[in-house]
Amino acid sequence: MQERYEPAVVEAQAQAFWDERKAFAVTEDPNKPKYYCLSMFPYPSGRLHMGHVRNYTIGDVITRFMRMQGYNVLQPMGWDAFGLPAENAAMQNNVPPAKWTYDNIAYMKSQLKSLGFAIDWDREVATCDPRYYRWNQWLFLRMLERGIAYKKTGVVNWDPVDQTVLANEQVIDGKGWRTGAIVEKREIPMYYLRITDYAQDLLDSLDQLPGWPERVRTMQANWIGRSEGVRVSFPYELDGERRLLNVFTTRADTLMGVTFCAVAAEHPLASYAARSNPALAAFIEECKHGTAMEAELAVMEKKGMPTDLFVTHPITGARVPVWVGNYVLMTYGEGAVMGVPAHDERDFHFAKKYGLPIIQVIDTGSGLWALGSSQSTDDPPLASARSPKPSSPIPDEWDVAFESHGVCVNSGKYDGLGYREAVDAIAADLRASGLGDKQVQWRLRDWGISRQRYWGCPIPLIHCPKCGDVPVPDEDLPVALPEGLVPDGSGNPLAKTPSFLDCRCPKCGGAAKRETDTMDTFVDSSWYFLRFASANNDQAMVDERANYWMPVDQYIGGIEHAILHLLYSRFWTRVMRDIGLVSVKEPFENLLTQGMVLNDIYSRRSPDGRVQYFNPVDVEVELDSKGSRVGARLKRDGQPVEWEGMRTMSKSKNNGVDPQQLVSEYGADSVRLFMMFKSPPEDTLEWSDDGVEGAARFMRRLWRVVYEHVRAGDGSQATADSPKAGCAPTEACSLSSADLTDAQRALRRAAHATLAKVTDDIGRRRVFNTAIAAVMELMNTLSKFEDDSAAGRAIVQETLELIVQMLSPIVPHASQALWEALGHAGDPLIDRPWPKPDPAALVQDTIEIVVQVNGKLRGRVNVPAEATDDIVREAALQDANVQKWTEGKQIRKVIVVKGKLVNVVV
RNA sequence: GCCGGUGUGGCGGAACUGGUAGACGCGCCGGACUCAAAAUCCGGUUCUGGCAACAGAGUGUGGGUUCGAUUCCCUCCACCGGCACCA
Repeated sequence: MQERYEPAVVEAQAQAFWDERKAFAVTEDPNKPKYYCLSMFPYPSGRLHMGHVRNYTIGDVITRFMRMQGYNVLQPMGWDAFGLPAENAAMQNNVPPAKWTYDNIAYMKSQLKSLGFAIDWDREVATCDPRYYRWNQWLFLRMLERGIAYKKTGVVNWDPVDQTVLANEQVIDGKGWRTGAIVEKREIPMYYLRITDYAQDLLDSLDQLPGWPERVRTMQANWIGRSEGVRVSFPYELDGERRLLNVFTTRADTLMGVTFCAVAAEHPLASYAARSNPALAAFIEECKHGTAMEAELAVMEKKGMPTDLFVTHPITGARVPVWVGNYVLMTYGEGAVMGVPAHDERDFHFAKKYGLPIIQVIDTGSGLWALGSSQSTDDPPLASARSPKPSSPIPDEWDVAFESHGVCVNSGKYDGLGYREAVDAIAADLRASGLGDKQVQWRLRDWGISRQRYWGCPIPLIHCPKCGDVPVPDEDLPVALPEGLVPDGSGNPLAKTPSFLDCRCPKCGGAAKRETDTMDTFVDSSWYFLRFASANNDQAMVDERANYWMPVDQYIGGIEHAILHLLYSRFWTRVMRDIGLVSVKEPFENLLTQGMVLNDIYSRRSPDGRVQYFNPVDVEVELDSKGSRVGARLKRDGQPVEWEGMRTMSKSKNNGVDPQQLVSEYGADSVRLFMMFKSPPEDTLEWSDDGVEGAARFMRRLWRVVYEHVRAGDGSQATADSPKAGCAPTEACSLSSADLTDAQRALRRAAHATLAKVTDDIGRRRVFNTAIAAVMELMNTLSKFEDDSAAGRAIVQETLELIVQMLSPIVPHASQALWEALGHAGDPLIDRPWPKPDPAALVQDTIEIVVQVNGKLRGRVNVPAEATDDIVREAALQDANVQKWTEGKQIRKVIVVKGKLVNVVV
């Protein structure tokens, strides 16, 4: 054994050792319980960042732990390889996206290997590989056949200078990122997937995912956004024909308070009214400009304009004016709302601004301004009566709408009804007259998958002038993406490539054009976990092996994918199940969302207002005598820099840390140990160079302790007639407790208690920081143990073997080396079963009991482990310090908590 | 605005089921080794008072339940995340 710990050598050896054995290649074995551990696959951006390292280390720890638990564990890896960054890089460097992508994959793969992850590389997939994306195309055609995929026009961001569609992130302040031109909304035909057909099931099934974080389930539920209400139809006449204006409302109880209706700018009624009204047409144009992003709409001022159209109130028959309002969304509900200014804040502002009448139809409770507490309702109050100023109940003097539920007033036959009864009664009346009914409304919209981009999976359709849109026949799949093109930023290069574009119609054989749109990259990532389980099958998208491995037992990835990726995957898996391709509907049994990796941000503001950021490695932090941060200076010039707190590592803030440099400086094991030790996996991780240094220090210390133990004699000899690590309870342990000294027994107990804790922390709680802390504590205990007797050395041997085994999922390379040094040459530690604590070692003869007087700690007593409550009570009361506090006082009560404490109440 | 989460030493964090608050690590202070430094090792490190034994205070704020609360309940405050003219 080497005296010095040299991670580079140790890690190369361990990796070669595993490679030789193809240690991580797995096959479907019906005799073993399976475990599918999956980390979200990376986008091949160039190099790994710390978030990747953290993500994949967590997955690797679980993978290796479960393997030692006896599971047949699959941990695959692949590449989410299509996407916009490749096109941008291509433009910058004049290299085709394919080359850039494949080069990045090669480099990042070497990085993953250097970190020692237990990955089955035989199953590697890249989504830009035609052998992968042909199945996107194949399943898309199946969806088309079933009506799950369909075509309709959709709104996109259009750059009028480059004549190209922009992604949302390419629109900055409403302008194109390259041209600076004002971006327009434009309607073009696109393909959609009917995810809304699955909305109810996607929502309901969230309850059946107890292994998902509450947070993610809530986010998904909000995103799906189910809302129950009533569809109300307002009849009107147009060109002598009776028509209906439909609106959706959750407050049908306020229907009698309607004083106007408002429609979205894109609503057909708005377009109709604009034909004879140039001012209105101009207003509608104005509303259509700006981005398609909702976040920016949210801050716009409420504006509107009247049409000269009127509709009829479905119950009172009153004439109701129709307005166009910029606050009405065409994409939600019916694209139109009924305006009840008295009881809706937006309607209220709108009515105030344009002088529309306000009619109160809900009692505010006391007749005065109802604040949170005073409504009489059959439902919890909704909100927003915030004005503290009680004033007259006359709506004219309101300064905010009364939105809480309450009793109907001023509503004819509905007077006196509460929220629920009023909604029921009004819905029933509407149903009877054919002017409405109860309806469930979803926030979730169908998934538009068309992207007007080059570097993606081609949508397999052919546009024939005679036959229309014709699906590409299965036997012609894949529709291969030409890989040599370099986009120039103006439109999709596929549209300028005749060899791709021009084709024959599969139906009539005439000249036709291929669809040039490609699929959203979320399509690629919606089923890759199934492909890993059926890798290399040229004949089918998935096969029976998918049913062996699925569902994924543990999925690990960033919280940023809490909504879209996870929702799309759940949807896609359901579609595949409905088509009969797989048997599961929920793809991910347990989900772990790892926290972000943060680092300090240092900056300087120059007089002209420009901000310069400095990497933390170039900054010297100044501390006071207690170690508190008091300032920071740039090492180069000794001048102060500003500390801006900690944020996720990014290029723009210049606070990134390169994992590769750390691996070459400290070794993969130290980096892995630090990342697992610093914070629990779900929390953010604050980077610290000192912390990595500390992890490396621990590794060197562990190495040295094993080295010194081994050097003092053949370690395995010492165990010849002593307990083996984790000897089964039935197995006779040759060193019976009775023969050991107190110190020897204490160390054995500490070792086995630590094993029990570490097993629970990794296996059940999935917290690695406390597992590592427990092992460090055991190391501290071990350092204080000095005993050269045969029994002493045997126990040290046992303890070291346990430590090495417990750490092996986290620091696998060094663990393998140390395992060999401890007398197991050539024995792969990864194939060792996880040790079990020896119950005999855990037995204690005496235990320490804490004694409190009135809940305050006043002493400790040692009692036999099997002592009765009475004996413990007496021992506690005899304690000198306890007597001091109870002397002259009357003891009212003594509480004894078995094995833990005694509380004396005086 | 709605939904969810989090507040513990100088810092990251621990205390899992109501039972010794601050494990473990970083940093800092002191010591050993060294000509010296690095590395390593030993000791200390919540605050206040005390040489010490020890005592008092202490887990964002204010209250409550309990023999006992970081943990449960209520109030308020701060921060983080998600959603949002969603009708």
